Amino acid sequence: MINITFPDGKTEQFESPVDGSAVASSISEGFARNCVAMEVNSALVDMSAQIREDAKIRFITTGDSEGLDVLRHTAAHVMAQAVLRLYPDAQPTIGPVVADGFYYDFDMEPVSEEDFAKIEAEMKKIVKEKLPIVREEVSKERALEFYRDQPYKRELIEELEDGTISFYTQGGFTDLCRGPHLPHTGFVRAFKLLRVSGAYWRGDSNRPQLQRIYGTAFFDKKELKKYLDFLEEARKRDHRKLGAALDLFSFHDEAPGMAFFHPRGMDLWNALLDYWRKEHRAAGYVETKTPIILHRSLWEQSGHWENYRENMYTVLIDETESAIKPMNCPGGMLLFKRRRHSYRDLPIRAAEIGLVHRHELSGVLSGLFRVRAFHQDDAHIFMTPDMIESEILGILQLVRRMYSTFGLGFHLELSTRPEKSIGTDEQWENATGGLTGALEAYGADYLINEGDGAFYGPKIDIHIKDAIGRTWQCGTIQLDMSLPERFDLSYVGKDNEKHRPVMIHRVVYGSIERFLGILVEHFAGRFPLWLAPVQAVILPINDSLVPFAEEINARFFNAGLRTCVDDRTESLNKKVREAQLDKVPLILTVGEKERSAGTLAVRTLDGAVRHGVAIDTFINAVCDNVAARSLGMENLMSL
RNA sequence: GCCAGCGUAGCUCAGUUGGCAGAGCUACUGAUUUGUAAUCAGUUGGCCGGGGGUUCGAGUCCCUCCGCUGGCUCCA
Repeated sequence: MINITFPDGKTEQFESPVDGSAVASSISEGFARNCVAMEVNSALVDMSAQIREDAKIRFITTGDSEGLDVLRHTAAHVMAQAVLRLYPDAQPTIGPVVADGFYYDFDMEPVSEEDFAKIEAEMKKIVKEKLPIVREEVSKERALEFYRDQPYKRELIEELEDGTISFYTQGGFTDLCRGPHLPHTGFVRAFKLLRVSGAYWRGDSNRPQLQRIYGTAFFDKKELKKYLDFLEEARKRDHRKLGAALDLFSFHDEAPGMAFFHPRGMDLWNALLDYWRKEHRAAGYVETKTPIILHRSLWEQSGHWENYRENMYTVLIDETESAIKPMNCPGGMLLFKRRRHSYRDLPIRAAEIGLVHRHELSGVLSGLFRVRAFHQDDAHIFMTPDMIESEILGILQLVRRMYSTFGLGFHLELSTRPEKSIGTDEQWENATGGLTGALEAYGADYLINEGDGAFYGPKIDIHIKDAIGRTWQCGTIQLDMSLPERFDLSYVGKDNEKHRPVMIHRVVYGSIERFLGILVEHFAGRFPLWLAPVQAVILPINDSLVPFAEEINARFFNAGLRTCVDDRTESLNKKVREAQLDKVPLILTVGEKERSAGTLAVRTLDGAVRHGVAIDTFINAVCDNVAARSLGMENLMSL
């Protein structure tokens, strides 16, 4: 007899050996049907695994996140089986679970999305067949023999220890796999193939390119639909589509990966930077600006020529080689060095909206998210070592204040010393200690990415979460122990001796282009008033009311607001429709009633109209809303 | 850069087995003077992404270049 302990602490006795299904059935048959795997002494295994001695067991059901991973892994196998039925010459390689689904890589003829219907139909058959999924432990020798004609699988097996190798078989399909898997294929009811792509074997561009087929799966068709709806919502918010529709920016073949900003896009840009400058001045920053073309010698001194050359654009001027800056720091170094500094000057917080160019691979360019030219809201902070903690804390507080203005949540990740790095143990301890000290003082939870820091110092990355739950890394705080050395930076201490300052690079928006794109998607183009390129459009009901509309427009203009009059001789319906499509937050109609009463009819994007709003009161309220950089328009709704 | 898909009017798209380039919106002109999501009529608008080839004939087939889209980190 063996004792099995459940998560609630209860213990049951069973005849040894017993498998998971039998144990689950002893609780209830209904429960057992929802069990997809189990955790035995903290190892995830199949329901069919035999238990031979006392153990702690936790069942994984269709409701657990581990269960979803198991399902998706099995879905990958079902897809592989379907692909092999349809393309007998395809060689399966690997098929892992990823964040929102799964993929499987095959060495096979190219497939396209048009083939999905066929593959999905075959998958449905396999699901309907409810094939039992059977695990088998095999020797390395047998595994290699089984895959004698499949070099990819053989390569994987070669790297495994004998005695730890397992196969999973469902119907006629057997795959090398660690597992665990669902008891049978019938669980894979709600799935969808999403896209195909080329992917290099083991991510190495020198090795063969495989066909990667992505899909996703859920236990429940409703969950699948929810996910597909989310993809659709993201598609609707696509900043490239909205950017064109709202006339914010465009791209042209003559400058791939470099955005052209339109007047409305610049209104948005300037609103973002006005706010940025206000916060940075308040936080004790000074603003600087450095050239974008600098001599090769500077890049050699900074180390970029050696380490970042392939991403840099170069240019020959008067027979001197120069590079267009991919980063602002070397220029910032020159500014720091232009005179001697006392410890009394520190910290120096030198910000720069720096235009940088980076030669990204043509295939990775994507709207404003991945470009070849962009502006960083950079800053270099020079300080004494004992200021690290308070300076980092200051940045974290600045970041929190600024992101919350946009209604963006965020989380922090600390990256520590990588294997290849410069600097002494003591320097790293001091630097990393400063960062963790600041994080503790800041008081929020953070993740640690061990060994993920830059070679020149540890960093904190700030990941924001947008309105539909996607995360983006924007802000970063990087401590740099390399550049102060390379540029021999110093300040004079209390002791009248030269000392090496500590330097950090940091950004809040990151790339202003990219941040703007994220905001377009976050707000779905419906910007809060303070950001909206056109804050209000005034619609005269007929031509005779145009002068009155112009008069009101002038009052908005004098109050510092961005408004315009739609004086075309079009129907009111059409003007309203177009203003709605332009996502202008306030649509103000004026007719005879408004002229005689000195009021406005205020329509908001939800379609609601409030009549008889007094003009002066309204303008004041709009100004208040903009000055407060409110996310909503509550103060206007109560007028 | 590599793989796959795509590129037709300013925008959204149609265009059959290769046989005279189309629609709606936009813009422009005229009429209409409009009370909260498209008033009506007319007129413009095209090197079918660029170049080369096959063919009596190419938007359509082939080659090549450019650009765009999805991927190329997640490890049996």
